[in-house]
Formats: sequence, C-alpha cells, structure tokens
Amino acid sequence: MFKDRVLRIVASIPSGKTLSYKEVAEAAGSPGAARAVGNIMKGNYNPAIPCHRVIRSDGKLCGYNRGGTEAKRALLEKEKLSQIVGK
DNA sequence: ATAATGACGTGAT
DNA sequence: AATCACGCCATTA
Repeated sequence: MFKDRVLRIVASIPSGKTLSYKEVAEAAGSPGAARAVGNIMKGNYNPAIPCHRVIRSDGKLCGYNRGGTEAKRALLEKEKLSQIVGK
C-alpha cells in the first residue's frame, strides 16, 4: 500500500536530512501525492517514523501531532546541527 | 461505493 | 515577496 511505502521511505530519511512531501510521494511511486503523504502521517503515524523530517517543498513546516510545529522545528534544527557539527 | 478531508504544490494576482 | 485560488492523490468516515 502507498501508506506503507511512504512510511518506509520516511523511516529511511537520514538524520539532519529533510524531504518534502512531494519527494516522498515521488519516491513512493506517486508523484503529486504530496497531500496524500501528509494525510497518511496524520491519520496513521508510526512512532518509528520520524515524520518530523518531512517538510513542505517551500522548506517550511506544516503540522505535527506530537508537540506542534514548534517542537518539530526545534527537533529539525537540533538534528541538522548535530549532523553538521559532529556526528 | 461515494463524499469529504488534508501535515501539499504550483500558478496567478 | 506575500496572498488567494485551484488542482491532485490517497486515506478515512
């Protein structure tokens, strides 16, 4: 199912890396299903899926059911910094 | 099976 | 550059 594929791809996102919903959708095999991707996470998010690494194509964030967009942004910043600084 | 929703994207104004 | 509107796809009710 597309959902499973998307989750799998999101789980494959390395730390400090951020993919856009469009990219994920494309990688899942359905380019253009960016909305569907976001919808999938929203309705069926898996604790093992770092969905916070998935952002919009604009580079902005959108939502997060786990603390809000703010927490998501902080998390991304942290991961990015860790990736750059030192691993 | 159909209708409505949404964590999007792109184009136009 | 920012905002509005429209279109798209899969999921869920």
